[in-house]
Amino acid sequence: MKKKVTLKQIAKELDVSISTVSKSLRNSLEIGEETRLKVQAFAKFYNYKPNNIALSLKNRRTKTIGIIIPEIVHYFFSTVINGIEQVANEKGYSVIICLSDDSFDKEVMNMELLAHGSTDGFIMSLSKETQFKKDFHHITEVIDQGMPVVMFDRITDEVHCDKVIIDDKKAAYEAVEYLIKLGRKRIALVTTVDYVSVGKLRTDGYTKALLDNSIPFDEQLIIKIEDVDTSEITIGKLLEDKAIDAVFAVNELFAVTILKTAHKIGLNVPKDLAIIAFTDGIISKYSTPTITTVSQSGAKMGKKAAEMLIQRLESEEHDDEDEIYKTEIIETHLIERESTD
Amino acid sequence: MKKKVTLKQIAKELDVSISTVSKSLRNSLEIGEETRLKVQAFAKFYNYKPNNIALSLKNRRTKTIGIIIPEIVHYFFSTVINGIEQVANEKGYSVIICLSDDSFDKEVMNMELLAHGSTDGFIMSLSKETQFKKDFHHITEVIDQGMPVVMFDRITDEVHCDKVIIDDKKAAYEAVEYLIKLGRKRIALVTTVDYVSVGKLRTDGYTKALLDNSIPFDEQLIIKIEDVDTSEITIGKLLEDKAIDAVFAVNELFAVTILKTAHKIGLNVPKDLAIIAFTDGIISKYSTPTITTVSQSGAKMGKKAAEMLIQRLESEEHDDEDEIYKTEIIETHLIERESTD
DNA sequence: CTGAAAGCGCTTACAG
DNA sequence: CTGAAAGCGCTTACAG
Repeated sequence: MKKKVTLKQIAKELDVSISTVSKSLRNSLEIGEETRLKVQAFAKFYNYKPNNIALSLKNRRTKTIGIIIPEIVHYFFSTVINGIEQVANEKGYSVIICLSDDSFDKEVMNMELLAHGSTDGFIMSLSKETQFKKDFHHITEVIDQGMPVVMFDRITDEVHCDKVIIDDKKAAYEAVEYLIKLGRKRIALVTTVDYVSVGKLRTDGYTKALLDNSIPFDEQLIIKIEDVDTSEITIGKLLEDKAIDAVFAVNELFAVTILKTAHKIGLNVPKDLAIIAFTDGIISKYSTPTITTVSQSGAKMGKKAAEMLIQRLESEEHDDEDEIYKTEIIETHLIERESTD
Repeated sequence: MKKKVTLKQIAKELDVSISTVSKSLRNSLEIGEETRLKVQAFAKFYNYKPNNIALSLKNRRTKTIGIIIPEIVHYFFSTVINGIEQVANEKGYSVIICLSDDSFDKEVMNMELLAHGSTDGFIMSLSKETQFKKDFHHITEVIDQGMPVVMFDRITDEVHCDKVIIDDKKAAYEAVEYLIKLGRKRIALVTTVDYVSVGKLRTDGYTKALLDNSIPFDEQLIIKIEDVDTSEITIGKLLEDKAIDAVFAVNELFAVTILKTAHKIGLNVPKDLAIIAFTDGIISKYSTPTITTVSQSGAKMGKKAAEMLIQRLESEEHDDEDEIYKTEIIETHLIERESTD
């Protein structure tokens, strides 16, 4: 077991001072060429690499980004992480990931843990419980301490920081309008509980699309699902009793559940029932029939969020305190597949 | 902007020494009760939390686990991370995640980056390229330096460390035997290129099951896929020309592609063609028909790996140098769904 | 051209 | 009961 070598050891071995070693390795011209090369050769031989922790302490920056998301086993969030990781890596940052499991307490705990030295800033998407409680003290606190935060997807207006979202309302509007253009009249909405910010916005888009096209709005056609696994009955009732000819589902898990239920009942998709899902994921692409979706590029959101965060991180160095926060809107578009004709 | 408060500041404010503050906060009995309570109250008021980085440097342990995996947008790997994160959290560890993108160079770079102070140990699954090159110097180096490594799923015999796997050969054997019991005679295998360790083992299991049941082995029934997206033609040929009645696919993406191709050709699944996939993921559960799979619990693997790593981390503290590495085998079982009758 | 000193934020063995 | 000192591994302004 050969432990990692430190500056101190090199200095001792070569009988020079630690400062000299440090400077030589940083190629300082202060140091004579002979010494410099000698030190560099030695360091290379022993595969010296500076200790990140020591550097972090010294520089007061860790070059790591904290990511706090509700779930990782979720295609959308994985792609976001992918996007973040990609630009972070390019710019020499690492990412440290914490999951809130949609729990407020876990979100707070994780945030506090990371805020104390572990990361330079945060990229996060709010947990359901946080959105429900509307308690954001942990986030404002971190911002107050001078750490930048970028929120994406599940955000709140109550915190001032950079944000990356899609235009949920508009995207939902377009999806529903697309169904209307196909001649569908009785369009149901299958969505989440209301306090999830994006759920709310998508509902607004749905409603507006109906109104603008003078399709009667029927509250009974909106169903809110708390847990997919127990939703089959509710969905079954919707399909059987309400004589609907299209569904707009707020995520693809809902959509595929509707698809399978329709199948059982004997409805043909898309003939009897057209389906559009929000969030283009792996399920929609591989289900039978494949499902038309609103693409919501997680990778793009992640990249954008990382860029915004790093930009703020690096500009802060110049003590550039502009408190003008931006909200970036990522374009969505419809991916037409077999579940609509 | 109120910066985080440090021991030094508290000391100054309260006109005591830094040592006294530190000891008070750690509830040392060395310090008089009055001082102790005063310091604690003050610290609480200013929401003092020790700086993780400083602690890491001092203690020479970071309490974080480095995870290096090929891909995050992959149900199996997400569930593994979930499992790791869960036990890590319980035991007070954070996780820092790096993706290799199945590239050798990225794997090496990430490992070196993290090895220099950022983590106490690693949990990893090898990139394809690493398995192909059989170059593991970056891993042995880290181990030589005294950092424990736990490998899972895509492992190698050439590195001595703790490992968590499933019995790929046995699981494949059982899956194929299940098909045979159903009366299937011409069973194809759709697998990955050979250097992926698990692919090789699953092929072995497939072959053995055939032999043991005196089913003629036909090399033409094995196809190796490099890239799913361009595999439809190869799969189409297999289905049309080879008169097969069952397929064992080495992952669910292959399986669902087969399923869709069969559909197009007009084959009924499971009547004309039975399908079993390795790795139980979200696609198998939601496809139509649903796909029978070999469960390979990523969550369990992750949990186990984290337990093993942390156990080694904590026992090292007692300088307990037992070089007896273990390989844990996680049980698999068949989840019967609609793609087999 | 080289090195001693201070400092990042903490802990702890040792004096007093 | 309290504090000065050393040290974790580094960098850098300052002496010489």
